[in-house]
Parts: sequence; structure tokens; C-alpha cells
Amino acid sequence: MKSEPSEFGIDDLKTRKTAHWDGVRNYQARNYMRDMKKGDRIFFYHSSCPEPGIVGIAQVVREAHPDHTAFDRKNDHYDPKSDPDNPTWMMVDVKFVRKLGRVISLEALKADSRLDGFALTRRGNRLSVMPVSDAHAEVVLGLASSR
DNA sequence: GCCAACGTTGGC
DNA sequence: GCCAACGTTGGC
Repeated sequence: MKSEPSEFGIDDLKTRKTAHWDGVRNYQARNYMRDMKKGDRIFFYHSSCPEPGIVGIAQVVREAHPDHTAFDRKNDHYDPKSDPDNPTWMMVDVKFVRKLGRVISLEALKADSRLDGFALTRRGNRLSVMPVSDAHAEVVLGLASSR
């Protein structure tokens, strides 16, 4: 899952312990969130910042439920088309697990051929929520712990 | 700030 | 249903 650290970064999650992953307004990303199960682990990715990359791990603590920020006129992610009786947008709740020992930079992710096919590094990818295969997750965790 | 890539909107 | 115009994302 991607977030801009200037808006909400891994340190914010660490402080808050848990958070609603609200504001997702893309159908494909929403669908991936709907598929998430309690206990699923999440790589936390920092985007639009000096060193884009994977910075930590979070975990699903509550499965998809309506994103109330879509109904709030004053919210940046307000969507007048989302009907409270049949909400368009969903969110999951996540909790902080840990920060990685170091940032696994986008550059490093792209450079590793074992990660070919990883949605995050696919050209033109703009999804803020995407799946990670077990094999790719192992590689990323390996990069995080190797020297 | 630039720009490629993509998603959404709306006229037809 | 097509597609041009527009808006957004996000790396650089």
C-alpha cells in the first residue's frame, strides 16, 4: 500500500498504532482492499518523496468496510456519488507491525530480476493498493535483512 | 516543473 | 460503444 509520507507515513502509523486506510478512490485498488483478510501483512510504501520505496510492514486488523470520508463534504476525498446506503468506497483498518531496517528503494526493487512481474514496479503502475505474491514478498524481506 | 501513463467523463 | 479531453499519479 502506498502513501505519501508528507500526508501519512510509516512513522505516523507507528505513533497511531492503527489507522483507517481511507481515501482510496480507484476501483481496482478498492477491489484489492475488499479481498484483504484480517491478519494479512502489508508492505508500506512511501511515494512522492526523496526516496520512494518500501519502508515497513503493517497488518490488516479490520476487513473492508465503508469509507465514511466519502460522505464528508469537507473531506478532500468527498465523493457526492457515493451513496451512504450503498457505499462506493471501502477502507481497511491496519496496524503498525515494524519498520524495515532500511528503505528498500524503488531503484533497488526495479533492479532485482527476481521481482520481475511485481505490480509495484510495472511500468506505468499507479495503483495505491496492489497484491504481492509470497515469492516476491520473500525477496523483499530478504533485501531488507541482507547487507 | 515536466511529462508519461493511466483512469474518468461526457458528447455523440 | 467510441474516443477526445481532461484530471491524477508519481518518478525524475
